[in-house]
Amino acid sequence: MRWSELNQADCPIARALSIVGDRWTFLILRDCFFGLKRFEAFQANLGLSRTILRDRLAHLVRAGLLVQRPYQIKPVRYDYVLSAKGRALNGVMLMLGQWGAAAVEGQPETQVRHRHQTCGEILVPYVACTACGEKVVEKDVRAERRAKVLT
Amino acid sequence: MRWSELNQADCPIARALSIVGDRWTFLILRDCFFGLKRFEAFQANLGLSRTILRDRLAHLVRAGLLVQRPYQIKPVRYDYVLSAKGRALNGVMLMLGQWGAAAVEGQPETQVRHRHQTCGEILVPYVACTACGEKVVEKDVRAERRAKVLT
DNA sequence: TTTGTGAGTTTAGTTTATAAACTCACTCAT
DNA sequence: ATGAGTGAGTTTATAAACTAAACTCACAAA
Repeated sequence: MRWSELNQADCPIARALSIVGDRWTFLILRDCFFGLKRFEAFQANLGLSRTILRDRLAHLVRAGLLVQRPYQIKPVRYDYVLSAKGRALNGVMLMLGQWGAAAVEGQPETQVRHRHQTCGEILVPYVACTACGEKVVEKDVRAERRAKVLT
Repeated sequence: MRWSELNQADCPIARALSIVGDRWTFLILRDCFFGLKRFEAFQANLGLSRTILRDRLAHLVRAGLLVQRPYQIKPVRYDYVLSAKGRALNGVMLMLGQWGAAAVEGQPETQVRHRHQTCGEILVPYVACTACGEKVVEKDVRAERRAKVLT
């Protein structure tokens, strides 16, 4: 499995990673959720090389997660904002943050929290099942391959 | 921000990515959730170089997401199984798969599904708020930095 | 004795990422 | 209109990461 073929995988996780699975893309998207829009802002905040930032932004635009919007003409300057497809990653972000706060040991506590506006509380996210509404725990999940099921 | 400093970030997402944010680690973990345990199995399934696989497995063991268990002696051979910390990534996996199935266009449909054993239905996962139990949508989430709130 | 298994290592070569300086097309203050 | 500033993007030399393929080591089984 080469990285260039990963988008053809029949596993949805592999597909997702073909877009957001490299070292910087997810952090760029996090910054987008945080409200950053401009090249210089990403570069200053993340400290990645400009070359890579340029590549990753172009990639995210091609993949349809970010949209370029001109905020000035002469010269044309674009900012990068999340599309609906990009915003759909919100759940992944929340769960990843939830996990990350707990998973890294030997460091001071993290300082970023999320507040759920509808109830006013600090957001502690969990994954639930659309069909039954129950909290999903790992032991209750079984992966299935369609082909096997249909044969 | 260097990758080596990312685990010190005060953002929980950055912390998470310091462990699972590179090109292969997440795919290795996906295979673990799928039930793979052995070096050769990962290598055959993912097709990554053995050198990198070795590095990533060692990294995951050091980070406490995988546990090495000897499955034979003479010579000692280990398999790699998810720890509680590793299994805690299940929610991220599910949400990422959910997103990935929809996000990549121009390819045949993905063939991997998850079934929720407790209700028997195909699992369509969503993120909910522990405090109010409601489904969380992006516009209702606000990031906060603790320092700012406390000042 | 030979063949096989399985995790891991080595090596040489390719690909990808980095840092820092530079370009280009402007704006704005003097 | 001159000179400093802004902001996205490019170039280039260098460094780090990754790959493929062959090899090692310790055994088991035929």
